[in-house]
Amino acid sequence: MSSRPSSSMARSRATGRVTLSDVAQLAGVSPITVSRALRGERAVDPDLIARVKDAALKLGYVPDPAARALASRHGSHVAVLIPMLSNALFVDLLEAVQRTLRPAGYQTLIGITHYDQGEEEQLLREQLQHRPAGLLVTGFDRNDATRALMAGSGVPCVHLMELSDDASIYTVGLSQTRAAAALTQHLLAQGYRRIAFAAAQLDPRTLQRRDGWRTEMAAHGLHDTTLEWLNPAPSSLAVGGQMFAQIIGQNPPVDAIFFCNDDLAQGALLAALRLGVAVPERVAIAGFNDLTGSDQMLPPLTTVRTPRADVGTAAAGMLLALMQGKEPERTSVDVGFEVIVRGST
Amino acid sequence: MSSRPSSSMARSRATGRVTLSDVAQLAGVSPITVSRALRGERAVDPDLIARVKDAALKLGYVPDPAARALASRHGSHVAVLIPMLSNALFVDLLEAVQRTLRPAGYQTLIGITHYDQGEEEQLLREQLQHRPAGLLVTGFDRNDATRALMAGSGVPCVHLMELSDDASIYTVGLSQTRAAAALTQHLLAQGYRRIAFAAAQLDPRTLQRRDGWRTEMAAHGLHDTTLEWLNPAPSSLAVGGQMFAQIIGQNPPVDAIFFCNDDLAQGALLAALRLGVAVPERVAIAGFNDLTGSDQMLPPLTTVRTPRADVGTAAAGMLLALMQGKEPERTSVDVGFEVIVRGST
DNA sequence: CTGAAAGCGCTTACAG
DNA sequence: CTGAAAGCGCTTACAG
Repeated sequence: MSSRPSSSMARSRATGRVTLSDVAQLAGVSPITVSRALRGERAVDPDLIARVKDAALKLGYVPDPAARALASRHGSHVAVLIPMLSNALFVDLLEAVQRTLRPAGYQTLIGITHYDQGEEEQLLREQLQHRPAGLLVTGFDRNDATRALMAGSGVPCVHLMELSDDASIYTVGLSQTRAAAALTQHLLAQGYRRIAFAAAQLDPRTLQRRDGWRTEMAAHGLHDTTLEWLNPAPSSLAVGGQMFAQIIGQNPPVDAIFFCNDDLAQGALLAALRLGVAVPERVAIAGFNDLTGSDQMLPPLTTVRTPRADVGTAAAGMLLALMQGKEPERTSVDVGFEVIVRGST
Repeated sequence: MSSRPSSSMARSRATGRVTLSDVAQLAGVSPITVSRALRGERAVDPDLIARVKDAALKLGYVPDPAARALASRHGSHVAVLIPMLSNALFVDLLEAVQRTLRPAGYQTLIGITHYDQGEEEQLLREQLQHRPAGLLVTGFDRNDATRALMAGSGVPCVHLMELSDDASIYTVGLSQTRAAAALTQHLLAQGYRRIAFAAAQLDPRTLQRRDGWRTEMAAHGLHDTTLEWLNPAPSSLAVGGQMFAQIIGQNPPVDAIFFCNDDLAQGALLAALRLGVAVPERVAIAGFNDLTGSDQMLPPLTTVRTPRADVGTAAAGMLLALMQGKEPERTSVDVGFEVIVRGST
């Protein structure tokens, strides 16, 4: 199909692929000019660009990512480090990231850290060997080795899900603390006083939510350490159910429970049905993140909507700018949050 | 840190990276020998292998994937095409795949098709430009262009989730038809007679389940097209709730509903609570896949457990063999299934 | 069992 | 604004 006029016949290792030289020959220019014209680099005559693009189209030329990576010293992919795909939050985030990055010609390489700093370090080490063009990582909490790898690599990086005052760090997210405080305020405004905070996994963002709840409770003179329920197990419906059963037995009784994630709260709601505990009459229940199904529960779950798709889109956009050597307008983008009041409170 | 003794000083484009030549120099052999020793290729003196490995370790040598890809004409990554990450089934599958592939030195490139053949074709086209070492695709249902791309690429490929008699196709999965038939048999054995089948998304595997249900019902003279509820919308708790409300209003009444996926069944269970419909007394409900939360429902959901982690592990293992040029023992691996009887039937 | 040569298909740096 | 030369760091063929 594609005649390869430039290569000799002897000892051919040709792949049958249409190369830059083929395009150059057809367009009557040098390979470098083709390279520059196609990448839209400065300083190429408009007429030549047109001729080159025409030739490329005619031959069906597609650049070889491996050759490009070897010569330019970075690949055409972005490495993304997230804690867990079983948390639907990160699935939504990832979708948005890919939707922005793919049209721009970047592949996405996903690494799952399982909330483990050692695994994160190991994954980053592997990813960096592949010389990604950019990096997306979750939050700021990681070990020094990982931090050093990131800094030493020189790869542009945007952080996900949190906010930072440090202008040397690029990040897109929301204030987990303020969001939790807002939800707590809602509960207080409804008249609840003994509001428990129940969390699993205990990752940094979960603890930030705890802080938001705690500060708000303390401000009203209602904080009490026996209201704090911290379970290091991974978050799930089942764990939420177990925690609910424990908390509901407490004396003096709590009148509301703020779960750090919707899956826990959904499990609690189901446990309440099972145990015959009236929600919100006997105890109000609230969650966080507004995950799938929360609006379907009985009663529907009050929660905080965190716009993770916006996080993905904005972070990918910011990274795109950085990879092009541009400076983004702002280093820290706040996507906000929204308290969603439903029947469970 | 790493002195680069082999490179000249002028016009250096060196990356500071430790290269094959550095290792060769330290070990006192040629670069080719280092390459062969490290990859474990045939015909290298054991003493040399030891010396080379030693030198590589000392220098902290890591092969450059881009250079390797360019020279060998295929990358060190595997492309995986799955329909959707919001279906927890595929999250579990992916985890298992990565757990097998990563230790073997392969990165995983994920493409999400959204159950769309055009998107799948487009994704595969992009993936193939990156010359993956292997390919993992979901099921057999795709357009001719995609099929041609796969065949023409020469990239080893294993199919996921289904079974095939065609010995030229590698696949790991289970019989969706038999699994659905088994669940239907369970319902029949419990005395249910008007058993509805309710499905969303309507992807190939869903329709295979429909066929299994239909055949079983027909064999008992109980099939009736009014029992078939097919909704092309994406599967979700909310859609399950809607479908339940429709089906429960039907006359003559159905006494059981087999939902093609657990999320629909969970939504139905919640809707039943909301509407005050007794499960399983008024109507039994069953799902498929045994997803997270199904055991937490009220009542707990009867379903079919599909061992998707086994699918991921076995498929990745088979692909690993193929990528090494070996022929796997079997071309079609059946991981089986298990009917899980809980309170909802 | 080992190696010198060539080449994979691009881009960087230097000139003009 | 354009190009000839060199090189990115490996592996594939071909010899011995």
